[in-house]
Amino acid sequence: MSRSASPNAVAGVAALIGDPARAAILLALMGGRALAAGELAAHAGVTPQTASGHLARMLAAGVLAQEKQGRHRYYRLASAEIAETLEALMAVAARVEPRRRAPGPRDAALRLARTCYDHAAGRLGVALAEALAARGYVRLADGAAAVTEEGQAFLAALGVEIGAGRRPLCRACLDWSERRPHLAGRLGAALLEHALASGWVRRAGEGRALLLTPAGLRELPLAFGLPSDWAEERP
Amino acid sequence: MSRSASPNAVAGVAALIGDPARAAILLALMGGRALAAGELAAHAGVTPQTASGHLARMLAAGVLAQEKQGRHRYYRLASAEIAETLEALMAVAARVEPRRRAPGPRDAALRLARTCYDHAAGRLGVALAEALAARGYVRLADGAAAVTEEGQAFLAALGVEIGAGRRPLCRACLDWSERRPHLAGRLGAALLEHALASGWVRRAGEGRALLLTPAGLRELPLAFGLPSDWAEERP
DNA sequence: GCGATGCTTCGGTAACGGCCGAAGCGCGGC
DNA sequence: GCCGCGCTTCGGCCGTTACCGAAGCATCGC
Repeated sequence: MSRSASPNAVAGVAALIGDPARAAILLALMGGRALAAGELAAHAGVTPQTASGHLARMLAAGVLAQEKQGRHRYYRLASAEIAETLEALMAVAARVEPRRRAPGPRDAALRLARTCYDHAAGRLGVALAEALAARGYVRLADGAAAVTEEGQAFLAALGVEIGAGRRPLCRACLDWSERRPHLAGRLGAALLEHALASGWVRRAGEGRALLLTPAGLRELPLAFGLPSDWAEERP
Repeated sequence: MSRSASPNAVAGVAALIGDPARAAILLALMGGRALAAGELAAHAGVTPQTASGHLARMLAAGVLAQEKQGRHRYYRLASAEIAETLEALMAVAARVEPRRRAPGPRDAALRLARTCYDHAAGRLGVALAEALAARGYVRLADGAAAVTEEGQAFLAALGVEIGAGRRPLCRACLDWSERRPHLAGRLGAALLEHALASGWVRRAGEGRALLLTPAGLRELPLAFGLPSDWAEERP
């Protein structure tokens, strides 16, 4: 009865994710951008009215947020916690399902670089985190607030603008494919935004994949001191 | 169709957690110990035969592991990933449900110290992680393998024996109540085991709560250099 | 051996929830 | 103003599944 973190609440959230159509919607929103109800219906493979019901439920539960714009309604994940939960579920699901050998080009691209809600993940995200830590600009050990003074100066010189807000400045988010941490929080979001603005990476379509541009391949290692083999696959 | 990390697999795992009875079972197993089928049925508030069905499904899905012992069958979480996913879901659920103000003594104890599957969490887990990082024994920035050489020596001198295995040596696991990272992985498990063996903490009943003993209150700060106010609640 | 205990399998019931067709709002365009 | 489009609400159908009672296997104690 006086259970600490009620099983029912956990079950409620999990059940919300536990429907194929809703899971497809949530995964589509992992790209970090808000999508219109109709697009999400197409992603999930259901009719608009069915999707509308799902969206209303997830909105009421606080899992999604809504933005009205003209006759469109755009939905996005309500918080970074939701995105983290989805990544954790993906890690379990990848282990659980035998994962028939089909690591197509799309999968390879995702392992190299992708968005995790609003920050960069994949080998790119991991390499950035490790390079910044190695140079003493970031200390993940401190937990929530972990950019050093040198890091502040470095990022400012680079032109990375970190927004204000309630969210933690810097957090470690465990990677689904790499199983090593990458940078999340406001810093993670700012780094992704800077990389996009600098033309180092581009979003590939509406999914989560990020495309590394020639400029990025050239300038990213210089800017952040990435090792020369950062883009290469590991065992 | 060729979606990267199939929505269906994610939905399948989430749906497994998304039933009140199964969620209760999984949360009961977050204590890290294996429990018998009958105990789990009682925890979930269902009859043994109903629980048996749930357990069989989760076993087949690879979410639970089973150990037969005489006429008892003990179940435990199959992997640390499952535990992480549950913690993430709890974080979301805590945000989502208005959380009526009832932080009873039990809740306070959980925030102070609890097990997270097989390692220590709560303020104790966070304080340990930060103290070890501050003294240069652990560097979370490196990701998976993050105990420094000094740390190896320190832990060996202390008598903490880190087991072998496939699991990462050291990982950061984000805390549900503190929202700061604590140590997981083989190191986290070894630290908890050492604290239990030293009589610094005791398991409270079958739940996840850990009781700090007088010896622990005295010796833990000395052994790990915890700050004097580590046990106090923060805003 | 025998009965008791712990767990599982089987069968039937009941309820929850996803799905779509049709109809109802709200906004934008001509 | 009218029509078209996007999204939502309503009503009914149907599949899935959680649940329990009863029976079937194992294992332990006597």
